[in-house]
Amino acid sequence: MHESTDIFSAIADPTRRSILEMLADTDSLTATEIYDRYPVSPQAISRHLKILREAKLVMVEKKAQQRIYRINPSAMAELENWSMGLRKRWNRRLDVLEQVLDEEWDKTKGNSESEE
Amino acid sequence: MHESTDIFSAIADPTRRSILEMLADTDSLTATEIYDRYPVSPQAISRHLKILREAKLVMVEKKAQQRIYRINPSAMAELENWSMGLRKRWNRRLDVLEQVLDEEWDKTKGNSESEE
DNA sequence: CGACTATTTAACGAATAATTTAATTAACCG
DNA sequence: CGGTTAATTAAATTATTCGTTAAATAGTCG
Repeated sequence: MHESTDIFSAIADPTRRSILEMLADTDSLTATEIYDRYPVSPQAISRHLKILREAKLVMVEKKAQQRIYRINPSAMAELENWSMGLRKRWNRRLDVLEQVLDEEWDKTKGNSESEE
Repeated sequence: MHESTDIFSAIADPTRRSILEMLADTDSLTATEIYDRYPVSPQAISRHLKILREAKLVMVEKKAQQRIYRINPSAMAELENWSMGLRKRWNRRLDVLEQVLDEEWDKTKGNSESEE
């Protein structure tokens, strides 16, 4: 049973974010091409790639001994939705507040048609 | 000198995300109101709140001994922008690729006006 | 097959993060 | 002031994460 890392923990690490940014600008990269761009050991990067894979933030294609990595834009969208969702809920909340204030205003005018 | 936690590490923790979600639906909450909703000690939550504060994800207002917490929607936008930016770069990359293919197509037709 | 290439997994130490209990700060109220 | 309430910081502990070196897997090529 493969343990899946959540998307939020995955992007918490700056190296992993950097890999994602790199992949956003490059069609695809093999593991070694990624290794070469970082001062840490290939093994360390391999672990980062595993975490990104588990979070579905990247996808892999096998080609001979090589692993070709590609970003997964739909997973990026998921992250975007979380933050957007919070903002929207916050805004809706403000709308509701506004409505309540409007209703209060109506009541002071003796014009109360509002239902529970 | 106050150390500032980055937004990505801040939202990596599920308890902190939960607090943010709570605050997105509620105008504001005092520290104790937040404490009461979690099984961990108030001190643990207090530390989480500190991290959210440092990441500017929440804002605090003092009222007597109480600290009133509110979400900061503009900080949420920052996160949104990061993921959106990556998606856009990925899409732009696809556009560029398309353009290159178009140019190649032109060349095969002997119509090469493109500069390096 | 045996050597080589690409990449991952394993084992382990060091650094960092989360949680707990204890102590501290700060504002209120009689 | 002295006691109480609200919240934070400090110290200690445990858990998790990150990086390293060493070993393993898997595919290629002569």
